[in-house]
Amino acid sequence: MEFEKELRKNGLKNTPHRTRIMEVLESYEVPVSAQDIYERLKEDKVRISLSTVYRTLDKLVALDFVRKLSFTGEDSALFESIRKGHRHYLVCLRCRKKTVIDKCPIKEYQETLERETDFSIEGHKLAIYGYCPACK
Amino acid sequence: MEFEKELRKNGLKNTPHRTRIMEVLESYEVPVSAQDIYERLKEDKVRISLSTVYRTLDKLVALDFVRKLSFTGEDSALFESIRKGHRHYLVCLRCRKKTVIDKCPIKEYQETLERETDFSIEGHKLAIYGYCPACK
DNA sequence: CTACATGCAAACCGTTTGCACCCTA
DNA sequence: TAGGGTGCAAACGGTTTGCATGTAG
Repeated sequence: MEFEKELRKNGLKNTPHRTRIMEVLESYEVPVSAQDIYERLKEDKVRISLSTVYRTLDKLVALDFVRKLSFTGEDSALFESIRKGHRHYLVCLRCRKKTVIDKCPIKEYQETLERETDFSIEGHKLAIYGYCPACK
Repeated sequence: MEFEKELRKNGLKNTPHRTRIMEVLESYEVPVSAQDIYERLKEDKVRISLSTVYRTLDKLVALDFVRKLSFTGEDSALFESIRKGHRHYLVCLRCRKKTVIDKCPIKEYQETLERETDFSIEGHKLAIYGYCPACK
């Protein structure tokens, strides 16, 4: 398994907690907070502490299994599995609901920018804000 | 003066502190933190507290004189004057230096999205990350 | 059996808030 | 002179960390 192998390669251990956290991340269609993951695991009767969730997320982000996001108006960081692919969100400023934007409007521009600026570009963060049909 | 008038219209007072904070924001070419503003004012021998800086920034953001930004890897929020115009930044992941991107690659897409989704779109946040010529 | 992983509680740190006093309009 | 503004210190809340113990390899 890719996940297990990647952990080993970095001197990390493949513990039940790590697998569970990855599973929770993949079970959600939208980004979730460390707290969300913690509560979800509690419901599933998993004995875990919030700090383990944070420590695990740090590692999953470093290994590039997970992406860390932050949104205006959201008080905590949110996380999602990289396996969801490259995505951006349209966020309702009132109800906070997030809608996936499948097309990335930056991709080409980013390549142009790399040619024009001498930077080596690694990526970008984009979120679009507005009011959803129900809230506007 | 536009600034003074806008404050009054919202039942706010035009104090020396508020003017100073606006001036500091306009004197920087890149976004700055509340702490940066506080320290800059201290250097200028202004007697002010950090909480006043935060409270003022909140109000300036609400009145749309100031934009609040957050960047990956930056531990605190950054602020810039709206008068700088609509901009995005190319951020070096190593030295943290920010380079202004004058062209907005989202504008047209945002209009398309508004037509396609039934959302009323208010704006967007974009930052591009990479390594600058000196750091890469 | 050794190094990494974890739980717990405390520390951290950017930001917010309560309150008494100050100052603008 | 009334109501917003400010300084100070304490509170807040998400996140991190120290330490003793547990467990994967």
